[in-house]
Amino acid sequence: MTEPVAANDVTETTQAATKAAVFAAAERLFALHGFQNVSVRDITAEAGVNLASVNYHFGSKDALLFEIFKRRTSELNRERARMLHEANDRHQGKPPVREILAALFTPPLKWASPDNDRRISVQFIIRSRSEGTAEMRDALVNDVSHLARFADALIAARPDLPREIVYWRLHFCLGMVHNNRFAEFDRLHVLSDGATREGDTEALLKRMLDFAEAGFLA
Amino acid sequence: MTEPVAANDVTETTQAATKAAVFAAAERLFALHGFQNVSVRDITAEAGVNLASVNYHFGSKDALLFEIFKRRTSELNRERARMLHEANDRHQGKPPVREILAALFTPPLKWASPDNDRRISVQFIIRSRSEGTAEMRDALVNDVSHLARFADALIAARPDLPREIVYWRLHFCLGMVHNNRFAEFDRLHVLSDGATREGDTEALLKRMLDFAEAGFLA
DNA sequence: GTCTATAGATGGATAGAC
DNA sequence: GTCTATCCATCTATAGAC
Repeated sequence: MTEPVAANDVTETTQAATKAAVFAAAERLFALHGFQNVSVRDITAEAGVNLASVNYHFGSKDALLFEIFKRRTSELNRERARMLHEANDRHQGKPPVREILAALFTPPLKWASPDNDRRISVQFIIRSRSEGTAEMRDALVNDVSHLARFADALIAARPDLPREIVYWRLHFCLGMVHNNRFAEFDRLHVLSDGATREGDTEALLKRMLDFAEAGFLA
Repeated sequence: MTEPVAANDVTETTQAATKAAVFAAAERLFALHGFQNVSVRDITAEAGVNLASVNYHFGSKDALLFEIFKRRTSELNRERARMLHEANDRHQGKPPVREILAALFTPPLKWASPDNDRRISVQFIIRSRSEGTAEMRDALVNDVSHLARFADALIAARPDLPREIVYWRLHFCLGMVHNNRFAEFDRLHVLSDGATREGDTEALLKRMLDFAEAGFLA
């Protein structure tokens, strides 16, 4: 507060840059190698900053993990909600199943494109479902408000189906999305002897929608 | 070899019991808390055996992990192969899609029933897909022979579809199975406000088959 | 074979100098 | 604020007594 403005700006910029470098390095290493397999030393080495930076800027390793988790999931939820909202606008508040599912599938698929710099964020989010801390698991299990909007839209699109059937099918669709991990793509590539190419995001989205839409209309 | 037979029997029985206790405790703790979150100390304490037992009977913590992984995946693959074989017999070597998928879904679902003592094994297997060691991941990615039989059967059942479409749809079905984790069931339970009950294995199997069969016939 | 004691390595976190 | 040095907890693995 007593420092000159210019000095403050420089300091804050340096701070922000260090914090951002730690954030990016941690997300990348966590996504690639798993939460427990990455140490604070690995992160600070990758980021080219001091060992104490993690504790200074984030408080602890777990707090850093949770901050990445919060930011990425909230960005993903916001983009999905935006697409659902647009689908609502296009169809007088009652979009068909395929457009609801497109709002669910498209954001993580676009992010996971080989040329997208959010590719690593998707892997981080997927990994957090199985390897997250108790705090993260609690947030995942209990914060379902964004999913509730999708469930409500699907129920409105298929009022003839019992509600619990719709919930189960939404669960199946989420399973399709969560299975899009590097290792699973690799396995599919081996199994199909190279016939499946993960890189074509548009084609994969269409295939997922064809499959899930048909499953919903059963 | 120089010991009396009776003494040998007793020794071997004790040994086998200790080894089995370690195996069971490790599988249970790994499945519930994750591989990296369980120490050798946790395992031996849970099993009520000595700390050195893990290294004596299995060589190392990772070797123990891999032995559990090998046994459970091979048991699962065998049961799936048996069901696929029976479906082949019932349909002159060309079973319909639904029966192929039933052979894929039924074993893990039956195991995961609340009253089945293999319930924990399914969670272990699912967890090994994301948290496994490099050795386990390598085995998962490269050992696809059992899956190839399912892929071939599906291709034969839908010769009109391009092969890569069938591979992708098989990938989607596997995603449905791998999403059957405790935390995901809990989340679905919260989302549906109690309308979904995980316990009814037969009903869940039917729901999965309805969804996936429709997706395959799209 | 079983068990105790401990080696040897690594991790998260922090005090204190600058 | 940054960085070094270090504390202290925890882990796997093993040597050696019994």
